[in-house]
Amino acid sequence: RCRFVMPELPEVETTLRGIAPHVAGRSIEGVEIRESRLRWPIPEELPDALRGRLIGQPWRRAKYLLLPVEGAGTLIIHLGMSGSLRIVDQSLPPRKHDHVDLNLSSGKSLRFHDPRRFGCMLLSYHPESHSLIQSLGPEPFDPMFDGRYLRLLAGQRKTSIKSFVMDSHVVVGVGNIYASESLFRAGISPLRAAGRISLQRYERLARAIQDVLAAAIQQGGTTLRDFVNAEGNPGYFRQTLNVYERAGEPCRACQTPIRMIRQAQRATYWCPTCQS
DNA sequence: ACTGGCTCCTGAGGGC
DNA sequence: TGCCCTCAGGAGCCAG
Repeated sequence: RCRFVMPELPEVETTLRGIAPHVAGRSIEGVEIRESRLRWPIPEELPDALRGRLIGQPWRRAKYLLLPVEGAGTLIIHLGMSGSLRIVDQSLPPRKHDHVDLNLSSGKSLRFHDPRRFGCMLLSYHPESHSLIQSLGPEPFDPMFDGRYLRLLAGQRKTSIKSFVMDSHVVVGVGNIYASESLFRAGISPLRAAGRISLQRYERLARAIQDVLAAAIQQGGTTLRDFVNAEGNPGYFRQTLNVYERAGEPCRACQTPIRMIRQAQRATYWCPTCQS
């Protein structure tokens, strides 16, 4: 039942590492926009603004990819839920849903592909204070992200812990897959109210989030070569998942059938024995 | 200050 | 085989 490569944080990080050496220090010779209707329209002035400019070192904030372009600000790219970026030869004909090409001085193109068009491509001179970026919570690997931070922020909130950790104002980069996986690893029921979880359990959860994401990033990292070279294969290697999309299958720890519930219109998978 | 619900979009999958 | 219907999902946004 494999649909798209859903770009969670590890996929975005893998994308960043994959494209960085191909774009940093190159200049943009031209921009081809075949479809500008993304989540927000691609600014019409984007091609003129970028043409002939040098790309700096790309970076990432949450699931946003940020490409500094000398003298033109920073390109803010989000992959939505079906987006991908590839380095391709400029002669490679675009496929359906290949919406944008940044043609590079190397003869390659940075090609943006996004069937669902939930992604975006915007330009900002001050990306850190852009409305999409400035109110984001800490990165999961930021030293300030720990159990005490989560406990403090949770206060008396009644929202479920699943929704809480997926809230990008709380912590960024915990998407649907890794929310379920982290809660399983921490032994916490996804139904529990965020305000009714102990500091000790939050410490477990913070570590679980970091461990799960780090493992996934590491696995993505092992396929970087595939990522760059493959034809349409973004090199997604999902780590061994304990609960996600395993409804009805036995828990790897206790054999209890994994359950699927819906929380805030999103599927949650969990083990009712291991998680409470 | 919170919280839940809506929205964008396409392709997959099921029913017939 | 083909058509129609339903549904998932990231995350910003808004109403209550």
